[in-house]
Amino acid sequence: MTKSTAIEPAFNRLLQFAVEVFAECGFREATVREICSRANVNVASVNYYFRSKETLYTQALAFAFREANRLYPLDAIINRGLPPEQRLTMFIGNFLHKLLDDSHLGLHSKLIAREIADPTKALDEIIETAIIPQFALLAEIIQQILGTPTDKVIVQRCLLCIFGQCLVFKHSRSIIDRLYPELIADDSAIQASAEHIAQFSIAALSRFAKNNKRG
Amino acid sequence: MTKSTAIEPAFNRLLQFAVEVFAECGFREATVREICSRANVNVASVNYYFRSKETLYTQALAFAFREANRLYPLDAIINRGLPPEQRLTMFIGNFLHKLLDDSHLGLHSKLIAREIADPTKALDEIIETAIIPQFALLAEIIQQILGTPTDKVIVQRCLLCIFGQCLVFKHSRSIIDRLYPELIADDSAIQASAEHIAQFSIAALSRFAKNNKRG
DNA sequence: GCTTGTATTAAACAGTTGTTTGAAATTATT
DNA sequence: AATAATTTCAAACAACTGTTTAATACAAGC
Repeated sequence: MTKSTAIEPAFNRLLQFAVEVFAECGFREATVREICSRANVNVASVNYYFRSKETLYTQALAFAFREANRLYPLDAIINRGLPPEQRLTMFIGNFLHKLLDDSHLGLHSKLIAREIADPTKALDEIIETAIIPQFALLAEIIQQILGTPTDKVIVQRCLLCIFGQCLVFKHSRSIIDRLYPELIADDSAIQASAEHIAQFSIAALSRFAKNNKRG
Repeated sequence: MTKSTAIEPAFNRLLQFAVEVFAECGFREATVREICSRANVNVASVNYYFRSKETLYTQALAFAFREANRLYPLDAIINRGLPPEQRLTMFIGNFLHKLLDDSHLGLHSKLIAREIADPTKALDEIIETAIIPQFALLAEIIQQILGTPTDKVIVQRCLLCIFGQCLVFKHSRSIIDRLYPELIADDSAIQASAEHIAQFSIAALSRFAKNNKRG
């Protein structure tokens, strides 16, 4: 044991700090040397354990998703026994906390948001394994609120509306920090923002539901 | 005249292709050599005309905003004579077309979206000169729909909801392209998406307006 | 026609990048 | 204890980066 920090093996430490640095800097601007420096391992370790910077990135991304689902599981929301409005509120709260939890997941979700905004080859697998299931769950809830089977395109547009209202807190974080910092000041503020999005969306959806019955 | 493409002077060509390359690659991944190659000028020209890569980026960003406002002016929406619902619909349509117009502005808005998602030093000036005025206009329209003077925080949250519903089409373009390409297939599809966001938002806002009167 | 100031060029610079190397250290196996 | 396999290391590599240089080409002014 040559390193004082070597409680975790080098492989795991690399993965962990890769998430950190890739999230802060993006794939290209992140340097192998910076990751290794923080992980307290030699520069050559990346190529020894991961073959290349690119596969390290891919594995870091997968790791980030695993952590996100571990810390913020969707289990409770999948329960179809609950009223759909409550499930939607829970879904949005879960999503927003996932996005804005700086203490645990901030870096993970930032890494993911980065990949969505500026995709690499790794995106396709992520869409398959992580995004499609989440979208399916949200689509099911929306369909339930809208009532009688609705045009698929309308469900998709509503889904994007809700998705966008949450994601803006991550993607436009720089603007919110400067103009409306009180909206995300602490956990209770985030919770209030989440509830606002839920109320906003439920109000819109139930209006659509009415039109749906009439038409 | 040593260059065949030198209808525009070198300075302007640099600015134009800087927008293109910075939008495609981001600030760091974009190379001065690539910009100069496309602009058909010598590598040294960037430092000759702009002192550094960084000031070229700043100027390219300002140029992108000027072009966006030139091609999609907000003039008609500022008119306070129109009903606020109509103004909101126009605002959203304007914004979404700005974001998704691949033929003219796609690169400009991508550059701007990039700067928001991953800010450099240039962001602060952009917020002052471009974002705050646009937010003020949208806030005014929202306030008008909500009726009797509303809590400022609620207006801000509604503003972010609408902003986010539009911006998701840019930031999550990679996902939409793969999962729901028909939503942005052509101009009429974009228009339909814009109208959906407007209806969704107006439905939510008018529900809030009711609660506002009662409370 | 000469001078002055601007524009353009090829070449080089100094720094950083991901990756490779081959030896040394460590651990596991017999 | 001796051998084999794995892990770690400092050093170097080749490629690429933004920037500078100093020489050249060009136009305008007198």
